[in-house]
Amino acid sequence: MRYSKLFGKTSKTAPHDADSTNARLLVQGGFVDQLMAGVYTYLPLGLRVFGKVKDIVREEMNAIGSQEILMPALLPKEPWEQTGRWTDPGPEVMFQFKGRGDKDLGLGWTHEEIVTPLAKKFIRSYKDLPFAVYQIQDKFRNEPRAKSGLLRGREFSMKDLYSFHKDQADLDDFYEKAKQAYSNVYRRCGLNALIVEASGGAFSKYSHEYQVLTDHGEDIIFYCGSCKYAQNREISEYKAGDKCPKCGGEMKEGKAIEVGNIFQLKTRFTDAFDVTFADADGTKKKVIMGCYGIGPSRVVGTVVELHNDDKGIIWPKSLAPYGVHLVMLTAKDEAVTAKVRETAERLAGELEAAGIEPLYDDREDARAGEKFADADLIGLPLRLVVSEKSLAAGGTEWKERAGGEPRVVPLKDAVAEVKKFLAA
RNA sequence: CGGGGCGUAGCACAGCGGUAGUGCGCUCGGUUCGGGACCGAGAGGCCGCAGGUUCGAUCCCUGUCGCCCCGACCA
Repeated sequence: MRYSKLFGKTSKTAPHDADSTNARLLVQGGFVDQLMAGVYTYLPLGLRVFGKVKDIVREEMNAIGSQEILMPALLPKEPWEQTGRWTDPGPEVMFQFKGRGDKDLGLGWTHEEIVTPLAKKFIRSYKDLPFAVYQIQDKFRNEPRAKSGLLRGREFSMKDLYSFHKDQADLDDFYEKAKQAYSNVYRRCGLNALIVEASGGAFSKYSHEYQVLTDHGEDIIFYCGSCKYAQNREISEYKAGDKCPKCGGEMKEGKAIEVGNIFQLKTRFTDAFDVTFADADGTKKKVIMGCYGIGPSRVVGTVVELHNDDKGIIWPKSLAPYGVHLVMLTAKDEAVTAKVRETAERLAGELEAAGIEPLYDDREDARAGEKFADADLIGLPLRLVVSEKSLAAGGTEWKERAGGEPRVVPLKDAVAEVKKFLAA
């Protein structure tokens, strides 16, 4: 991608109302644009990051045998009346309005009311179980207060997975698989997420949250410094300094961002919609359910919140919109500039041919400082500079965003080294 | 929904009861060319919106809308 053609621009000044780190850096770097409180447009750079998160989520969800579907966001009132949630929590959470013919409609803030009747249509016998379906879709919630950039929006992306089982043992089995898949997602996104025992809110007595420790978090958890056992303060019977009930280590208190939540719904919704199956002995039994959520948009915000410095974002390789930021620097002498330009273009082409599309800063009118500042702000893992200086030194200047001294890599080795670096 | 802050050029901000300015960005010309350069010439504003006070309001008053923060709430 040529930087000169990239839609969206970086800004030298932070937005005046940039409160949270993630909002400031994502807006300043040209990743997102704010439309209103808690609602953002993804620009090309941001959309690529968002896509990488969703790809990781898909891979892990598919790996545990769940299948992707896509339910509507525009929903009728009836199934919500059946569970009582049209009025409680009702409009407190759900955007509700009227369509033609005075029909009551709402925007989806969760999809149990849709997926459960859907599943019912296809469940006859125990042979149809278990199965799990998920979707990645925007959810709408009438938040009392949207805040912190991508961390709490009114429209936000959610991967919601629903599993259907014939008995508790089967649900428990899948629940453990999902738990592991979730840990994989966060690890791959560069987040160190703790599995935290939590209240299931409206759903069930116990559930697990995935929490990432950071001072910018809005949840408070107690966790063991050694074995990572953790509980949300809302339900915790411990306090800082107590002994860990699992390993005897010391419990600590910390702020954290919740990046996911899994819980067992059991028969709450299959009761409401009377979802049953014929078991092997011919008797009719109730289907039981589990429910698992990850917010890809919140993951993006959390990653930025954790991985940055005073110059900008530092993307993990797995999420960076491009792997390499290739910078071409013009020289005093136009003949030298021509050589630099030609070399940079060739390197860009070679990288692309090797399956590594670079973000190529081809601007002719920008000076070195400006290009470097933009590269730091955008935060790709690797910066390669082709300039009069680098050519004189025998190649391209290699500098990793995460740190370390710059070095010169011969042009003939560059592509192979980049490949190795990005795969590491 | 309670409390607080802020709405002036694309962005960040200053300003003032007499119809608006700075920096960055943008356009044109020239010089520069490895950490956001410099010179010159330009373009760009319903001073959030509505009402009120006043001879006159971007400025004062009231209301309203929007954004941000704290709280309440919350996947």
